[in-house]
Amino acid sequence: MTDSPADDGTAALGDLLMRAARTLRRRFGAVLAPWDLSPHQARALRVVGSGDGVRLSELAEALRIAPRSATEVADGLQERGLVERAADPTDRRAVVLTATEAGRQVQREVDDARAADAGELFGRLSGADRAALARILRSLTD
Amino acid sequence: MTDSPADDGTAALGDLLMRAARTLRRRFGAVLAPWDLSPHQARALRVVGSGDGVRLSELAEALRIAPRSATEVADGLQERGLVERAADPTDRRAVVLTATEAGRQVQREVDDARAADAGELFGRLSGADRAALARILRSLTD
DNA sequence: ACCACACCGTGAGGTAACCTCACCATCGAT
DNA sequence: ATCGATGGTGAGGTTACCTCACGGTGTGGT
Repeated sequence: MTDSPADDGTAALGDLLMRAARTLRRRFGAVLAPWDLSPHQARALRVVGSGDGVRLSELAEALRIAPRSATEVADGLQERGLVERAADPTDRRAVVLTATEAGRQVQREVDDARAADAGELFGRLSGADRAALARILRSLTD
Repeated sequence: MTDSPADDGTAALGDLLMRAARTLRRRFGAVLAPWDLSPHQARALRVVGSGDGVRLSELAEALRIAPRSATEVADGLQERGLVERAADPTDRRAVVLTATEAGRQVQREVDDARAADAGELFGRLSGADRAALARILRSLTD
């Protein structure tokens, strides 16, 4: 079992990390179901709600998708009345997105639900383990 | 910073975990590029290569996709000559997948490349941290 | 002042990876 | 022998991306 020169259990660590992330993603998706939002839409709403007056190109960059795709995400959010498009006063080419009151409300609710779910999932860890996990994960992504 | 009743850093932990998983997934995808395999195909090849004579329904379950979708994954692998379909001798309805010699070869190479990449990523952790990470992640997914 | 050029968002059209539904062959229990 | 359940797949749809092309707008060089 231990014949490869680099076999120190790191490959299994990758599997474990992926598995944990999948668990988290599935739970997050379930948490989002009552609002009929996709994870991506929730993330976009969060970006729009935190920054004030977010350009489509900025949204694309934050979501790591092509600018053209950001248009579609914005469309979906706008159809639900969660964000609004407005002309950028400083650049007539650009469009800025702002969260509507409903959008801010939904974002707050989703944030709370997500925090509650994360609390439930990570609550089974000891405080020391939570701290260790945070430190280790941070060092992995610099 | 600490105003919500459940604010023990668990929400941030979720973000960190997702972020680390995304890093890992991106690296994994890059590692797979030389073979022109999608992560899903690599996973399927692994399943077929480890078990011997894997039914499509078993593959679907292992990959957590619908049976119909397993057919397509198998098609892709078969087109590349990495797996073969054969009739199940014990059930004439069923089709079993077996890895070809080329498939086993590719699987070995991919496994090695992935292990090397995981070693590089997780190698920056101390042995104690690796052990702690493994233990904590395991306790998260039962 | 002009103009070439870069950049913004979006219409058009394409792709990959899923899905459900319907179908036929086969199995297993009655 | 029959009949409901199961295994794989054809047909067709959805979603979430992508690239390419285009019109409107800012900007730096001459």
